[in-house]
Amino acid sequence: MFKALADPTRRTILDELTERDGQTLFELCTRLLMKHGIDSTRQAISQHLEGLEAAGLVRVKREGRYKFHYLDGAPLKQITERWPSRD
Amino acid sequence: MFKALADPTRRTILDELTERDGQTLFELCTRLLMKHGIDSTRQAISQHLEGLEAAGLVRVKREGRYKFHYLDGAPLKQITERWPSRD
DNA sequence: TTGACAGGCAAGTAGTCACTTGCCTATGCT
DNA sequence: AGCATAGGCAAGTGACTACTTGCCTGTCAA
Repeated sequence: MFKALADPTRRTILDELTERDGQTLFELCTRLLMKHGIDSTRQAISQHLEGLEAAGLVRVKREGRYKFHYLDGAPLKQITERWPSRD
Repeated sequence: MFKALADPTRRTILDELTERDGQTLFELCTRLLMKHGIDSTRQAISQHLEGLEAAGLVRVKREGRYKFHYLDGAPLKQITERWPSRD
């Protein structure tokens, strides 16, 4: 999961899903290009989504020929739990 | 900072500093070897500490020929703030 | 059924990263 | 002064990773 967060493009994908959950691959591609200037191939984004899915940060729902991607921020909690700030 | 968290050794260093704050380089080296079986060179650990320091996760205090390393978990908070879980 | 659309598989490549090796600086003890 | 200790600098290497290219599969509408 930490490796998944290491890449700026993947973090931007999470940002996009935060703003608009349940996007498809093509939808993400166009929005990443339009709003964030990320000019990557569809396969690149697809591979990033695979990584995010493997990290448990993105959940997927198939419907016909569409595949919707949903953000799951739950795994992020273990970060602040692992290294609690002594205030 | 996310890249700093991507490496298992660096995360273990943070664990070590969580358990015992203010360790020196050599102290960290021996404890990483003893308790976690991390058999890396001093330079490797030193470079990891540089990365953690650059990420703002570790603060440093020099005293004579010793250099003490302190954990700073504050930057971690922006993670859960950036992608809040909609419960 | 044919073509357009959404997505997947797999190999190759360039760049990055972790780690080592070798040498150097600085502080403290005797 | 002399030596051991604590740490730093820098170049080289092997592995990993992000990205591309090319082709293939599955779904829906006309």
